[in-house]
Amino acid sequence: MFKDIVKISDLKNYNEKEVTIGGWVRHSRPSGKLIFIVLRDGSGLCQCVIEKGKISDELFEQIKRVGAESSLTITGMVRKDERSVGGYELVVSGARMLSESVDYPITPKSHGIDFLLKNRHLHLRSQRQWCIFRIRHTVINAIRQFFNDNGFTLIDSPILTGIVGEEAGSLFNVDYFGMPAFLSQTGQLHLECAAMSFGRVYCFGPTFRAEKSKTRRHLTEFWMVEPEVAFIELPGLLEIAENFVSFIVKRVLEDNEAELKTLDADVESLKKIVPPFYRLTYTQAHEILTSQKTQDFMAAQLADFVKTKQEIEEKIKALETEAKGQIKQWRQDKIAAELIELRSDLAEIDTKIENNPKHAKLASEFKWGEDLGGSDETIISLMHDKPVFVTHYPRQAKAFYMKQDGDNPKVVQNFDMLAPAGFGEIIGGSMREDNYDVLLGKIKEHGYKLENYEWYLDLRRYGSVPHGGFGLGVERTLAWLTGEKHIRQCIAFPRMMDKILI
RNA sequence: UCCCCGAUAGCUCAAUCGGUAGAGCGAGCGGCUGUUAACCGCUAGGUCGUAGGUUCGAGUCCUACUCGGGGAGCCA
Repeated sequence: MFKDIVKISDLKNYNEKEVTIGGWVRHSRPSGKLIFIVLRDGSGLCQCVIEKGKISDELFEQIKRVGAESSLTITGMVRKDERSVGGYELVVSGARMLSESVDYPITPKSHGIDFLLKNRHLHLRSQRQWCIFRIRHTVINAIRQFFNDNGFTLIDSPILTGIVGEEAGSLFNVDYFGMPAFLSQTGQLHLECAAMSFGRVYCFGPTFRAEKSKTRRHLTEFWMVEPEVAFIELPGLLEIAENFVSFIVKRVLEDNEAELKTLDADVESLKKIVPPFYRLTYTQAHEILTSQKTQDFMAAQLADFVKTKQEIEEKIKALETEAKGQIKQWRQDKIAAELIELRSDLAEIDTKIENNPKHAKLASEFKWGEDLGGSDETIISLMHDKPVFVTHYPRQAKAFYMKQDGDNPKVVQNFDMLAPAGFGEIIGGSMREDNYDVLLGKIKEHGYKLENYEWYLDLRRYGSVPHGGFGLGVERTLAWLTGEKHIRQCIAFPRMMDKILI
């Protein structure tokens, strides 16, 4: 019955021909004897123009009052029209209602994050979400393509595991037939085994962290891709990482130009994402953060915020004065709507003004030896127009398996990659300790049970080689690319601290 | 675990010093042959998160609780 249905994205091949499309009503604008319906079918949007007289009066009346998200098939002549979204529209000659939708909860106006999350099953149909998930599809394909084309073998690491990668305490416990087990928070340790067999490997799947973090950068379940490479040193690893990220960005720019535009993403900035990226050592980052330059940077940022705030306040005042005067009702209504927007902007800028001095203080008081904080990463990231590698962190701030630096035993050979524009960390990685005695010492130093790590030490007993790898967070990468503020919008069904809806 | 903010119509938000509960969107009815989150007119829609307190009078002030948002720590 539906075998002749044409996809909206294919309409360009049917200009001046009659076709039938099937989809859901995004919105409709009845205008007397004319109805405009924008239909979405998953491949794109198409405006359908229905004139009274061209279809039965009964159907015309039914379609005239059709609710958002009603499903129907529409038949008509494809016509190129610049005025229409997507460039083509349908001059309707027939239609068939499949299912009428009444009182669809998500309206064309703005909604709060809580409401949208409760309606996640419906929110996925919205334009912004559709664009983000088209881009997610490209990103995931690009990830697989990059590794497959560069000599990597895919090894699926287990989701149920008995071993711990990072420090414990952020693991989901599972009752495994009465035995303790965890949901995997990294595939790294398993991949190290595989790297000694295949040389270059990667794993890609969901990962689980029971961190009690309520921020826009955290999920308890997220997707991470982790390459692991034998016979490599830190500079080589950084090169792979920057080529990898540049490749993803290039593919998204090629395949999702329209989606990026709809999302109002910063395409020009993305075009700058080509190797080489900036490289800073942790010690250099420390110097920058505690320097006068950073204080000046933060002060300039604050001045910007204050100026923006004044502009918003002046606008609000002007509108409020106007609203008190003798003016038409329609103008009153417009002003009310504008005021709501402006007050929301004002609240946002107030938060920024409040946080700025705190972040400046945190940066100035940053002590060598501490881990880089979220706000510190944001500052460094804002100061650069391309991603920044921060390498060689203090040993005490990092995990036991990271390789100690030969020149400076106080630091390890690790790196974080910070995305530009203030988004922060999207990659964390390191060289792994490949010296048996040093690794044994680290395990003891951390007080871990030796018997749990005998297998890991075996990798150093039998033909150890320098090796390393990193993990890239898919949702964080997407949030950066799309300009989406919250990574919860970058996974179909987000799992957050204390909240699983469906 | 800690800090800050919030909860008013289906949704997003107003309500000045404590004094009659408002707007837009959405819904319903009517109008309009080129609309782009259309526009114009009319209608319906409320236990102001919960419990207590202060007061002649509380959406507004105080206390506790519940739920939500953002951030710190930690991280992708």
